[in-house]
Formats: sequence, C-alpha cells, structure tokens
Amino acid sequence: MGRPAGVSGAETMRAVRKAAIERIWRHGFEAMNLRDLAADVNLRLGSLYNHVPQKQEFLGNLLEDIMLELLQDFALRMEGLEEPMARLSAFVRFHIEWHTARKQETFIGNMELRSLTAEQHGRIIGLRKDYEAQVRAIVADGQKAGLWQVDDLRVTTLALLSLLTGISDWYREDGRLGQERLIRIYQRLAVRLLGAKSS
Amino acid sequence: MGRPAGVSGAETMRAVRKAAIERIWRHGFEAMNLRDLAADVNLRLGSLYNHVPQKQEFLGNLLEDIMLELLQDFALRMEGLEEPMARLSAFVRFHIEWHTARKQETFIGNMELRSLTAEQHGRIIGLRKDYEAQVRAIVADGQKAGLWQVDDLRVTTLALLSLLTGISDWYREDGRLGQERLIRIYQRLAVRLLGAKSS
Amino acid sequence: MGRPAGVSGAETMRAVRKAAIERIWRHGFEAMNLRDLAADVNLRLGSLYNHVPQKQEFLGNLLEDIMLELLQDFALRMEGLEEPMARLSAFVRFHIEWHTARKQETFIGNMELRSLTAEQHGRIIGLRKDYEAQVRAIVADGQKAGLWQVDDLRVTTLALLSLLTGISDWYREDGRLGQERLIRIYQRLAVRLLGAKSS
Amino acid sequence: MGRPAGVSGAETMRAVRKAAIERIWRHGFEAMNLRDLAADVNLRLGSLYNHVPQKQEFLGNLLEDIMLELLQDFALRMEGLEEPMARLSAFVRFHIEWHTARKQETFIGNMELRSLTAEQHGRIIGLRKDYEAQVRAIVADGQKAGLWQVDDLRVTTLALLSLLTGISDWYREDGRLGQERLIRIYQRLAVRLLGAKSS
DNA sequence: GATGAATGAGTGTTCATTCAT
DNA sequence: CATGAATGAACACTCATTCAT
Repeated sequence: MGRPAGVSGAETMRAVRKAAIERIWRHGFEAMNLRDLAADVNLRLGSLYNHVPQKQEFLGNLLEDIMLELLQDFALRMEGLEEPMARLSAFVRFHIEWHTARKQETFIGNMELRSLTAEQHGRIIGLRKDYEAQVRAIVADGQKAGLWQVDDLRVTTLALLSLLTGISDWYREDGRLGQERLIRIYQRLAVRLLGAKSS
Repeated sequence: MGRPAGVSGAETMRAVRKAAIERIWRHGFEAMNLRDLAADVNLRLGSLYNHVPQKQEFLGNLLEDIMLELLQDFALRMEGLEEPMARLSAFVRFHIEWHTARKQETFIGNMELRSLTAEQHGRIIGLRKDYEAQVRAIVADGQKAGLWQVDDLRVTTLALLSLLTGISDWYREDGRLGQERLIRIYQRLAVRLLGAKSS
Repeated sequence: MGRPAGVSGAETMRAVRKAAIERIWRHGFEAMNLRDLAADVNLRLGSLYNHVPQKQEFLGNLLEDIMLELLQDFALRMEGLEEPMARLSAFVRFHIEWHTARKQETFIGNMELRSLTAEQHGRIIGLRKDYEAQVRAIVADGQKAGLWQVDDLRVTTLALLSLLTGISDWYREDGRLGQERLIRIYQRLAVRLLGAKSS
Repeated sequence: MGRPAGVSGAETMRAVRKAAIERIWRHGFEAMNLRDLAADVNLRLGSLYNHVPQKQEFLGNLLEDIMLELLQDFALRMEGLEEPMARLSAFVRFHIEWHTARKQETFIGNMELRSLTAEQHGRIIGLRKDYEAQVRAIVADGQKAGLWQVDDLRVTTLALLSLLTGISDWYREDGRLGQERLIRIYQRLAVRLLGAKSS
C-alpha cells in the first residue's frame, strides 16, 4: 500500500501529462475521465491526486505549458535571423514542424480553449496573441522592406496562421507527402499569400 | 397538462435545435445537458423526449443536416457558373458568407466530429469530402485552363479551405472590417495562394 | 424506471426529512450519507435529488424550519397570556413539551449549528435570538411587576434556557419521572432561579 | 529527512492535541481531516502517524484525558472542604473556571461523545457519572444538613449541571461581564435553584 | 522521525433516459 | 403532449491509512 520501490513523482507527472494529452486529443477534455487516466499510468484513481490538481486546473496548466513551450522554441528558432524573408521561411518551417511533431498538443491547444475558466482563458489567449504578434511583425517588416504587399496586415496574418494550423487537421506521419516536401509547399504558399514579387 | 395553445411540434423542434446549437457552440456537446436545453425552450426535462431523439442521435442528425444544407446552398450558388475564376470567386464568397452567417453551425460542424459514433462520423465525413471535392475541382479546372499553377492539388485545396474556415475563429459581426471588405480581401488571398498569373 | 403508481412528492419529502433528522441526531450531519438516507425512504441515491437540494442547503432549510415551527408553536401557546407568572409557567411547560416531544429536532438544532455556512448560521441564530428575546421579556416583565429579582437580566435568561434545554440531554420517554411531574419540578426550579418571593 | 533539531516527540504530541482540539471545536471530529491537522503542526500527513494513533483512538484518548484532568482538578479544588455550602460555592467556581478556561475542551467533551465507539463511549460516560455523583453528593449533603430543599435529587443535580455547562455556549473572554462577576451571579443562581433558605 | 507516494473505500453530485399520470 | 418522479451509471474529489525511502 505504501510507496513502491523506484518511483519518482516527476516521472509519473510526465507520464500523466502524456496520457492526458492523448485522451483529450481523442475524445476531448470533458470526455476524459480521471479513472481511465489513472489506469493509463498504472495508478488507482486516488493516487492521481498526488500528482495532479483539480481536473480543471490541470487543463489550464497543460495548455499554458504547451503555449509557453511553443513560444520558447519559437524564440530559439528565430534567434539571429534578421532578414524578413528568412524569418518567414523559418517561421513556416517551425510552425509546421511543431504542429506535426506535436500534433496532439497543438490540436487540444486550439480545441479546448472553451473548456477553460474565464481566468485561464484570458491567460492563454494572451500567450497566443504574443505568438500572433511575432508573426505579424514578420509580415510587417517584409512589407516595409518592399518584399511583399498585403491588403490588411491583421487579417493577412490571421489568414497565414489559419493556413498553417489547418495542417494538423489532416496531417498524418505516414501520409503521402514527407514533412520536408510539405514544408517546401507551404513556404511557397505563404510567400504567394503575401503577394511576394517573385515566386 | 395538455399542449398549450399555439405551440406546434415542428416549432418546438426548431427552437430546440437553435438552443442546442447555441449551447454546443459555447461549451461543447458533452457539456450540454438536456435539462438546461429543455429549460431554454420552456419545457421540463421529460417533455423534451417528445420532440428529440437520444442525445447522441440528435447530434448526428444536427451535424448531418448542417452539412446537407451547406451542400445544397453551395450547389444553388454555383449554378450556371462555368469559368474557373468566376467559380473560385463565388466559392470564396459563399464560404465566407456561410461561415460568418452560420458561424455557430459551422464551428460545431468542425468541432464536434469527435463526439459522433463511428457510423455517424463516416456519414458526415463523406459529406465534407463532397464539398472538398467540389472545391478541388475548381482548383483543378483553373489549373488546366492555365489560370494558376499549384504545386500539389490536394494540399493546396486543403490549404485554401483552412484559410477560409479559419475566419470563423475570430470573425465578429461588429468587427473592424465589414463582411464585404473581408470577402474582397480573401478573394485576393485565394487567388494569390493558387499562384494566379496576375494579382 | 419511470414514476411508480401512487407516490407524491410532498410525502416523500416528509419521509426524507424524518429520516434525516433521525440520522443526524444519531451520528451527526457530517456522518449522514445520502446513500443511506435514500435507502431509508426506499429510493436510489439519484432519486433523492428530486426532493432534496444540496446536502448543505438541506441542513440549513431543516434547521430553519425547525426554528420557525418552534417560534410559531410558542406564539400560539402564549396567546392571550398577560400575567408574567402565568407566562413563565406556560413558557416552561411549552419548552419542556417541545424539547421532549421533538427531542431530536431540538438536539440537532443546537448541535449542528457549526455545520452551517456562515450565511445559514446567521439566519438561524437570528431566529434563536427571537426566542431568547421573548423569554427575556417575560423575565423582565416579572421583575418590573416585583414578582422576582434577578442580578443580571441577560445572564439569568440564558441560564434559564440552559437549565431547560439541558433536559433533552438525558430525557427518556420511559424514564423514572412522567413528563407532567418533570414540568412541575422545572416550573418550581425556574421560579426559584429568578428569586421569586414565595416558593 | 531526519528529525529537526530541538523537536521532541512529546512536544509534537502536545501541539497535535492542541491543534486537534481547536479543529474539533470549530467543525467537529468528523470534519477534522488529518492532512490539515498535520499542517497545523508543520508536518506532512505521513509523519503524523509517528505521533498519533488511529483517528478514532485518538479521539477516545483525548476525551478520556480531558475528563481525567477535570476529575483530578476537581478533587484538588475540593480538598479539605467539608461544609456543603462551601463545597457548593467551590464547585460552581471550579466548574465555571474550568468551562471558561478550557472552553473548547469541555465543549468537545460534550459534543463528540457520539463520535466514540461503544467501548470508548462507555468508558467516558463512566467518568462523567463520577463527576455527576460528586455534585449530587454535595446537593444531598446540604439537603441533609437542612441548608436547602430540592424536589428531586437527581433531576435537580442535572439541572444544576445544565445551568452551569450552558455558559460555554455563549461565554466570551472579552464579554460584557468579567469571569469573577459571572461566578458570583451563578453561585447565587445555584443557591436559589436548590431553594436555600436565605439568598 | 520525516516524507512522498500509493491505495481503497467512500461521498456528494450530475445526467441521460424512462414512464405513470 | 407535458410533467414529476424514479433509476443506474457515472463522475470528480476526499480521506484515513500504509509503507519504502
């Protein structure tokens, strides 16, 4: 009944998160029940509460951490890039890589916003706006540099993001096109969308 | 208690649908409970079952009807149009008009697929594929006609659909841009995306 | 599964209250579980909620109704009595009769105050103060009339109430003394406590 | 993690008892949870079990020790007093002092009897009867000595105890009346209750 | 002795669904 | 048709208790 040999809290926590992401992705947050989640990581229901706070709070933390990680990875990837076209390409690559490698995370990150409390929602929407703003900056800089010409900065940025994020609706690792090929296609689509001089 | 005067069964059904769409849109199908839904239309829970089938079946019917209506409206709108560029423009206009006028319906049509049974899911995915196929045909025809040049027909069509559908994530009737202006912007974006010769 | 023949909501409600009083009296509010309570009235747990609100709210309503009934019965009993000594005797008789006939109700009325929310607590303490105030008025009137002489009006009134309420800690219907004999003894004790001229 | 410096087991035990009394007093034994209790004394839940037996047994010990201490203090206070009136005064003083200084202990001593097992209950009721019997002896002796005249020895003794114990329902250290004044008032009430010749 | 982790048995509450009236 | 009442299956969450470390 006591603590079994060789278990660590942090490891269990990671396992719980992974299992939760899978379940939320498949059937949604509301449909994820904690008994099943506990079973996924070989725990009884009660034990789960040694690792996880309230279900609702857990979702908030989860989505927030996903967004934070996205922002952090994005910053790393963009480091040192100055030229708008290079930044656009890097952004498209990054976004696709993240949204295909972390398909489930990004899906629930979009899907389960409505399951958040108002307070959680505000917090996470804030982080999303950060990301948006950085993409908008790329589009704006390229425009200033005369690389492309967009009708409406805000709308075009949102359109660009929709374009890319939509991939996760149908992307499959074993799909017809390799990831690299996909990135190339979308880099070209992005450039076209912005109305770049040559494409 | 008998039926109050002036209330017809069909009317109640319509009211229930409307209320259900609102609730599903706000918090999701799983989070919609039938007691509240009944209250929305001034019924007690038990009475709801005189109008509505099982909750699960109700969702299936709802989503199917939404898709059928979309397809029907689409067909009407495209009637008589032959020229690919005209058809593209008409499609963009139609899609945006539908997805903004019927924001809730289309949102739940995308969102709640996962709440369907396998059988329902298959049926509705089939209808969505119909729609996709019609859009793909426009893209293909324009390509054959030399109006534009896409790298990958399937991917580009999906990208075009993502681009447009994404609007419903942020569109607000009282937003900065009028609907007409939005349509113009997106018609241009679509044309660019496909790599049309002139833009 | 539907509604069985010949059951009425009001009757069930009464049965639930009675069973709850018994259980709370025996083991306390916290120890009363709703599954057992449902079983007491031949219901499954879920059905209980057709009659009873939240457990916490149920307790508040219960205690409030008990106090209201006490106040109402008290008013009836005191009707028409003017003379302080007669009112004192009537009060003692009433209090003992109520606290022995409704032993459980009054016991939990005293005991479970701590299980109330702050808001409920305030409401019910208010009713108790009403009762106290009426008793205090009797003591004060007799004092003004020169029937007795107390050191401190408030304390003596509380002492008188403690004296009488204590009975329910040990009273048993089949006890050594009949209720009538008990009333006589306590009427005398009350008179003495107040320092009445003759006793 | 070993034992922090300067912490002895007996001290911890005392701290736990004190915290437990506070919690039981506020919300009752059933509502006291051991995690919170541990936190009160800066321990984690698991560590509590190095100091405290089963929760149920803990309560039994607690109440028994309270009663034993009461009896012991009572014996000390009454030592050497022979004359009934002096003993009555001393008892009243003692009872009030104990029930105000140890308000919480005596309150839970009365309140939580019902949370005991049958075996514990019997043991503690026995101790209470000891106390009662000693008070009854005082009343009886005074009666024999012609100091006062009661209708029924048992009932009057219980009434006297109710009268005094009731104080802890409303007593507050910062109340209107000082403790000494209160004792005087109740000594007079007690004497009156017994029907003493002069008062 | 202190701690984190695990466990099983509960506990209040919700909900879709059914059916006699 | 509307309603109140009943049902069973679930659900998130709590808690006393145990034990390897």
